[in-house]
Amino acid sequence: MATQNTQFWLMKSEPTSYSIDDFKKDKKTFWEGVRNYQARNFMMNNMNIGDPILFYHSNARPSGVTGLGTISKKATPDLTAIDKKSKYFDPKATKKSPRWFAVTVNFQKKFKQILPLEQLRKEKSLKNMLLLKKGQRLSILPVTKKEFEHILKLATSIKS
DNA sequence: GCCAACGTTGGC
DNA sequence: GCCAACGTTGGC
Repeated sequence: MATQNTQFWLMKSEPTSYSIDDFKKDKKTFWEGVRNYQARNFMMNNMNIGDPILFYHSNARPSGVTGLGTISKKATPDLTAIDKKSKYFDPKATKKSPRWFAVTVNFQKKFKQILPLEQLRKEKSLKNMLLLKKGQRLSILPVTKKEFEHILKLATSIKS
């Protein structure tokens, strides 16, 4: 995946484990628990402070974009990987070689209404969006500036 | 709950 | 390094 200049992102979270309301309440969150190398590499190598993110609810009713955040801290070791009591424990991770890393994300905004996946699929200008690609399961995805701006426009045009 | 589409693991 | 088996993701 070409990621050289990517500056916009979409980050998925299942609302039953961490929702936009949790995010709003916490004001910022350490994006722990990612156990996929592609997603980890985005966080380690490509995410920079200030990058905007779309907060996305997956496995939800409905699934969709629910708000915005920004990267506030570059990736640091995800210590849940070496915590035996954590559900994210990974026996192959060690203190010296933590294996998993995560960024910190600041809360910015909760949309008045979720922007459902179904609506995103209807948008012609989003038809190439990675999120909408068949079989795409990555929990962290780069988003183009155009896609990001289009989604913002859709979200703000929803009447409350 | 189903299941397609992935990613990871481990035997060889 | 191959690849079958298994586990996970995530929409529906």
